[in-house]
Amino acid sequence: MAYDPRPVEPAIYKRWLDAGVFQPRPEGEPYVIVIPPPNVTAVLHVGHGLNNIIQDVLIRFERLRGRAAEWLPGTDHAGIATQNVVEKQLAEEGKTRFDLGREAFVARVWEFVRETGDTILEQLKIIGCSCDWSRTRFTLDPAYSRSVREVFVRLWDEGLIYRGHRVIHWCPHCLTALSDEEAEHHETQGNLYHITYPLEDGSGFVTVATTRPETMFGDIGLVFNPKDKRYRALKGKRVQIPLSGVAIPIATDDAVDQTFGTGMLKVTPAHDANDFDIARRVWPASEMPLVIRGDGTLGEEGGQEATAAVKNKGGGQGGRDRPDRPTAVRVPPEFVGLDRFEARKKIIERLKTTALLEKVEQHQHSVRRCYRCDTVVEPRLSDQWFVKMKPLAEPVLAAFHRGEFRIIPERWRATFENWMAGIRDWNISRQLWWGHRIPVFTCANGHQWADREDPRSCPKCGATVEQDPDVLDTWFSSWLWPFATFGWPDQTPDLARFYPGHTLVTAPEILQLWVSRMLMAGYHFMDRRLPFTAVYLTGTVRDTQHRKMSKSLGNGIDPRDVVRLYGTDALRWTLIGGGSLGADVIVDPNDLETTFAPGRNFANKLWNIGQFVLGQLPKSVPAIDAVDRRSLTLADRWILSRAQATVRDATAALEQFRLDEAAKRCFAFAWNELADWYVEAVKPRMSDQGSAQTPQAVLAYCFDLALRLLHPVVPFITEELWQKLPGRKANELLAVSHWPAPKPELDDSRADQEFARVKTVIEQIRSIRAEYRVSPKTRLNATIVARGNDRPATFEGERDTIVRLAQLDSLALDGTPQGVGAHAVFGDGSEVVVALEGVVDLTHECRRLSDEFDRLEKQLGNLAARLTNESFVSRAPQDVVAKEREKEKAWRDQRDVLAGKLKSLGCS
RNA sequence: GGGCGAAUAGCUCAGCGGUUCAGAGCGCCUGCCUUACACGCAGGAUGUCGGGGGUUCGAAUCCCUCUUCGCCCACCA
Repeated sequence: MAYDPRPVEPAIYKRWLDAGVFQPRPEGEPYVIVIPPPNVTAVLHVGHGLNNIIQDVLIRFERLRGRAAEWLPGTDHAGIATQNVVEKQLAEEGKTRFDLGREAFVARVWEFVRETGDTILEQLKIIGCSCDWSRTRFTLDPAYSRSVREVFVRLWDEGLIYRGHRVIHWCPHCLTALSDEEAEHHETQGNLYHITYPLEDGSGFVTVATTRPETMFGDIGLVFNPKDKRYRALKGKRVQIPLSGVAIPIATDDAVDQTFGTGMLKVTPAHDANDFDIARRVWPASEMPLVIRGDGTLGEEGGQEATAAVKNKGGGQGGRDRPDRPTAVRVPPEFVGLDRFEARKKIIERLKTTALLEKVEQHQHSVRRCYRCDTVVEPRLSDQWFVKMKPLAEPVLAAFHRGEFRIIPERWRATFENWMAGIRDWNISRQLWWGHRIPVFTCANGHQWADREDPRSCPKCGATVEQDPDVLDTWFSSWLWPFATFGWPDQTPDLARFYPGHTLVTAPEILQLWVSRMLMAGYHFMDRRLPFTAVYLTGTVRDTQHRKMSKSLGNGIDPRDVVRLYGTDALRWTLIGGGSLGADVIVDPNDLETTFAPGRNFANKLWNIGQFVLGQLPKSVPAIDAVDRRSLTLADRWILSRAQATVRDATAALEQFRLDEAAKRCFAFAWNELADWYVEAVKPRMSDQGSAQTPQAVLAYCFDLALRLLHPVVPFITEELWQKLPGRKANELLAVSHWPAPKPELDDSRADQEFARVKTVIEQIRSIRAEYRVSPKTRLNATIVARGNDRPATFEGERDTIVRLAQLDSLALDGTPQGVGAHAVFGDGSEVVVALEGVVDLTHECRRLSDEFDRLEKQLGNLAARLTNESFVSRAPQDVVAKEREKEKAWRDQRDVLAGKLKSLGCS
């Protein structure tokens, strides 16, 4: 009967919840992971699943090892992203957020967020996550908001927050500023337009190359490199901006690259960060006209030409409190109100008709887009709140170099270091409604301060106060996650116990956005204690075209669908086994069967091993330590030895975050070693009352061990089976049991070798049977001729195993094979001969043996060449040489035996 | 423009400082419903380890280079 996970998994999860095993034990050394809080924008897909399952494997592993495991769950309010989703919903109803007003809109978002938030947490449960649900947090919880505000005020008091007037990334769709990290680079095929500016004195023309002609009305001058001889005569002259006729000066600046375009650069300080810097150097007194409004249309902000839509949307927030209004109208009326890309087209058309467009070249360049809505970001001069980052970053970088935390895989080190070393100030204000309101207050008399409480009046002059309308960047709350979740700034018992934490598991794309900032916040606010010691950056789940799994691409897989079809354990198995350390996992959304069948198959196998084991074990089974060692057979000693190796390998792999390796090793133990060989070998002993005790104890021990080792990866089926093993106390749960320790007294390298020989004999006989197409029902007679290190006694102990698994009638040990047979040589020239009177075709047998002989001869030739090579013998490590010598001897013996065989059979 | 990663069986990937290392799972072929399992058992086939060069006694594994793909960073007007 096939295993059906559907009834099992929910029941098991409920048992864990009821028993409270996900809450950290009251005693013991803590092990803490804080979840990267999923955005409440949408339900999870399998890509998110990978991160969380990895965390669950680690937390379950440490929980089994006896640590007080705390995995803190929660969700992120995800400012822009969430506001976007709700605004989209409103748009479908034909409304905008301005129709609702701030308060009603925020209420509406809360409604949405409660729903998706719950679904997300539900999904985490379905994929088996053993989070401490009693400590679930949300970044907009009142307590959490208090932490955010505290941090803001402290940074303000320390002088690390300032109002900056500069060119920032503005999203015309989201109508907010973005940080550098939120404006993503995209390589784009664009055009380089060569535009001719007439000299004011009519003495000629100057050509300028630009990718963004629509910004030209905001030009305040042209600059060229002072070393550029071509333009020397133009310095100090003036040109007219085409189509508007506004006259602007020509000057020089070192920043201009002579080789790019025409070597003449138009300076648009309000719409280009680079131009802004140049303008401040070259024309410090000049105004910096904004010619593209907040909503992406051309025109002066707030001017009479502003469209109704812009007025409605309050698109002017970005430049709110600095009157950098140009005195003259710069944008010609025919372009006012046009979207910037429309305007670009129209400007180019008009330039063509006025013969002021010299040429258009194709030009590949990088365009920044909003990381939330993919709209091309508009660089825009504006006033925003910034955090000075250098003082925060420097000590963390130093701590990194001191080894206070590590990044896994190591290849991300450089990315982290480069970013931290070149860090720029962080724009934290967003012109949104959904988020933490910025706690900056300004009174009617211009006093300005940050406050922990909302003031009624100005503490200095008593005047009325107004709070900054903007909200904080969503990451300004997430960066406090490792300690705000535990109650900071209060010195709570939780904070004392669970900070600092240990491992952070997340996606590499938020290394800068989130991870580095958490490190900085931790160091700065938590007394120089970093929030974790290891950052494990996982791979990404992608489809077969290597595209990131995402809702918008339609290649997202809902984990709930996989669970319904194959079970949670199967899902986890595939994701954990599918990618090695930090590597991407490729899954095919169109072929879930191929993707998840291996996990399902393995769970089924485990289940059936369980059925067998449980069918064999009496109510009470002695512990392995209580078994008389003298009663152990070779097979017993072998599997016990393999078990020890498995414990060591699996533990080491998990400690190094090699989850796939741990899973594969345990798989091999359970399936290939325990099920394929030990269970098969041990069957007859189990039914014999007199001898059953020892194999029962061994079987119980090994199966229990396998379940424990596999539990972190496939927690449900292992718990279910473990519950059924003999000797379970009431309410005992595998999830909070203990991780196996290796028992060195059960290591047995001799058993490893000897049982390997037994397996070889069986495999050779099976192979011969298949080769000669002998029906499995036909019992055969075989003889082993032991030579070299092999002793008949080795096989004597497992004679019955060989007879049964090779489907023999009789097995002679160390006899002389009679009659016609098929031969196989192994070990140090030992032989197994299968009597096949009437079946063996002499020519066929000769070919088999001579093929084998040739193969050996060739290998031996290579080996001999190596061993007679003086430099190899002298330069290679001694133990390597010794091993090669041993190998050579064994092969030579095999070859000699084969040669004898060929001769005696009369093969040519 | 800078940096990083990947390229190994039909597919998805292991191979973690070098000499039975050419592997796993899925797929494929042959034979089996052998009293836990056909989501299974047994036996097989399949790769000049992306191209080229180098270091070495020896390279899928180290170095250089090229090609293809992907990712990250960057004030390329």
